[in-house]
Amino acid sequence: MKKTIIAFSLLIIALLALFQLSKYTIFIGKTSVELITTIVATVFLIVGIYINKKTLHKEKSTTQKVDHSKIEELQISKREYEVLRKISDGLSNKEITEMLFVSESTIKSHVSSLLLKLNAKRRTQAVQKAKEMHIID
Amino acid sequence: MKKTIIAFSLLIIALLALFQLSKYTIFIGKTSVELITTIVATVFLIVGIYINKKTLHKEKSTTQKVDHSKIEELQISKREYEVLRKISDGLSNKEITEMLFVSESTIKSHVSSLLLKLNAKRRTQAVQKAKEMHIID
DNA sequence: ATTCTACTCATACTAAAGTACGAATTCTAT
DNA sequence: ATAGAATTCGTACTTTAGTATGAGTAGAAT
Repeated sequence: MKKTIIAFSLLIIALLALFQLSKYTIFIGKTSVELITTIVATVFLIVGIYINKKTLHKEKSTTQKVDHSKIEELQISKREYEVLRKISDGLSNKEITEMLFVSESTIKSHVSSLLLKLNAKRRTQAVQKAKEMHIID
Repeated sequence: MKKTIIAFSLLIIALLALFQLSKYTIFIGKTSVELITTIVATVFLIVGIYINKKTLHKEKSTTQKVDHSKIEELQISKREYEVLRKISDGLSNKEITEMLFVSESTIKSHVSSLLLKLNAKRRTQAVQKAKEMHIID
């Protein structure tokens, strides 16, 4: 919001500056009008691109972040969350076992409680729901 | 790609048109220079915003849009792709069965060939890889 | 016409995933 | 210190998932 205001302010200043410039150069020669037009065009083209880039970038970043409050709300523990992320990476229980140095029954416990907390029937559904809730990306 | 070329072409045409306009109005009066500058500025500002919106939307959407060429490259058929999307929604084979009105063995066939084509060991990994390749969103 | 591909289905099997107990240990906060 | 939550593990069991193999059918392409 603030940046767009600054951008527009700079825009108005640039406009006024160009008016002054055009008034000055008009006495020198008629050919310089083309030059002014080119400058004005390129400057405002760049300004236009800049404004749009700033505003769109904000939208982009907010839609990808993890919602930590939702994780707390569902009472998903640290370990469970680790497991959830591994599942989302497409790993099997055995593979997760090797990465977290615990037995398979432990992973199964975590998975089962995750399915309960996420209200899912399968690990694939758990991943889908977790992504929908922005718990994982 | 095509749209940006068209946009730049229109931009050049607009530039030339404004040059002609400036040459004509210069004989009428000196005050019209300000008007021309304003027109040029606003037009190119809008053009700048437009170009950026299109290019950014493409970046944004390419990260979300499906890469059909990749699907062809991997030789994933229509039916297989349907199954892949259902898997990504977290559905079980039985649930997919009910949605596509085929037997479970058919779904299993599709899943198996999908795992081969996506070089995955599990359905969860297939989903992860498919998302990475932008085959699904 | 027939070759090729996609889609379909079945059976039998192995492997993974998930459930349902119960229980020990560690960590944390009061 | 101790209650409570988190983490860990085990066993026995049921349910899905996935593999292997073979085969029938319909549609598109040559």
